[in-house]
Amino acid sequence: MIELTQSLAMQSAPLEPSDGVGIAQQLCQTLEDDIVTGKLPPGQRLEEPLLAKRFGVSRTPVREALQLLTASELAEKIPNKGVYVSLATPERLTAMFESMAELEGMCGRLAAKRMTSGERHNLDKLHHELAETVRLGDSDGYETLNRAFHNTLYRGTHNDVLVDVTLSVRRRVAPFRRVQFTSLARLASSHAEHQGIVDAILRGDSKATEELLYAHIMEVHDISQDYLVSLREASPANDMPAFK
Amino acid sequence: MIELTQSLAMQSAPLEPSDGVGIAQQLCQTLEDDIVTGKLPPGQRLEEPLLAKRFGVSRTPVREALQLLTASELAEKIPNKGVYVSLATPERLTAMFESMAELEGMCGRLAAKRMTSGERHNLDKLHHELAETVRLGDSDGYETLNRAFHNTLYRGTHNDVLVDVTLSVRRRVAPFRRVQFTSLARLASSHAEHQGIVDAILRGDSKATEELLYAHIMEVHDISQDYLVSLREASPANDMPAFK
DNA sequence: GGAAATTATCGTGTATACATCATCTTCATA
DNA sequence: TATGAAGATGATGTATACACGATAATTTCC
Repeated sequence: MIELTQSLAMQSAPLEPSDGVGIAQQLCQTLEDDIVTGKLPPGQRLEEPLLAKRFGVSRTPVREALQLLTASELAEKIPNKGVYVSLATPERLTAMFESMAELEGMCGRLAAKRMTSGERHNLDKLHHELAETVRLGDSDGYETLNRAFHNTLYRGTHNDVLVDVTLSVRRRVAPFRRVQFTSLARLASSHAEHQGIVDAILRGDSKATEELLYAHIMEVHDISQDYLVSLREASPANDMPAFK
Repeated sequence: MIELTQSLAMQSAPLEPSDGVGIAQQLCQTLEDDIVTGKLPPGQRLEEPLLAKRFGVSRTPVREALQLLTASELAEKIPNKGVYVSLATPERLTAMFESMAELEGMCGRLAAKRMTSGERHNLDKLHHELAETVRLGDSDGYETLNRAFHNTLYRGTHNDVLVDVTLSVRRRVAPFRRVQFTSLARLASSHAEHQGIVDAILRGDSKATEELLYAHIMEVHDISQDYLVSLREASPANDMPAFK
């Protein structure tokens, strides 16, 4: 609880609008990272004055950043009550995972048909690099490469809208999905599942790719569900009035 | 061009924050309606001072509304250059329709398995009400009921996240999809396609439902593509600097 | 007369000030 | 002591003011 308050109140490096992008976008990115990595846990309240002071800016860009977070469903806004990091119900988490599995399967099916030989080679290369992180037990490295692996799959559909939609759902589940990478055993089994997926794509088997990807996502459902329950038991949200 | 300028500059009924919802949300809803109905055509610039004056509010809620529109991809923001109603490229429109078809098919497949008998009955009832609007040539009524028809399908998945995702894509294609309803012949053929879909759902045939819905959406692709081309030929966007 | 540069104008990005609403504290009363 | 109402406190919602950047018009120079 203490470090949470600090993570909100602590002064950070002052953001400058001198970059090619506005302050709000930088703020949004920072907050999103903090949410995904768990520094800002689900249920955490995000107060404008605190954030403004922390980043040394006015409330205006802070409000804009919070609205961006709310639009991507990473945060939830309650009128006249403030913004909170989204805390899913178990039912909603299940719905998110099913959606994610369906979308990944869909992307895989299309990608298996449409990827260029260069793209397929790239995917295979990432798969081998992932093997190395598993051998080293480098969960951070695995997470990064795993994201690249799946992104390559999405882009293999050659459909930007589908990529956008899939990524938007992926971002929403990210805070709960992330815990799987803390288990080295899960890293290994995840990579084993990737093997089948890569094989299916390389031989252009769209049906197998779809089914394997669906199962691959659903594998993570149970472990994330447990994590969510533990989160909800001891969460700032418990002190909240009428927060879901 | 004149009426476009008017639609932006004309004074409207002053919005009040007295409602249960904020001004920004009302503004966003109004602008969204104007975009979907074509009053604000793709490519149209949305200037904050003009909108603020038109609705008798300050720039703050206007900015918030524009950001909401941007988040739902109905508008596009170019830093230091303003916000414009989204004008898709033909390639992007194709991508949107493929995504929409995939999502509708997915929803239909799940709904065919999961809908309660009450929900199935509701869908059938809407289908019969749609028949009446076709008989009367009531394209506005058809559009309204058609939306309800598809919404019922989405909700039949019993997955709120999937419903959200599908609706978000649906909103994005709405401005281009709408033209089909101006043709009475299309109304009739659309309704005929619905017949097959309803039949498939009533007998719980998930595979047939998926395929029919995919085809149902793709039917509209060509006619919307033509509309988009005509839009891009004579559009305010042509006067724009570096607008896609 | 045409092209480049300078200035003028206007919109966006940010900051600050004011209004409104929710919550917590406090004190009076049953 | 418990309860409830009134005030205090602080956050959100909105409006206004200023700074920066982009575009357009005008002027100046070739």
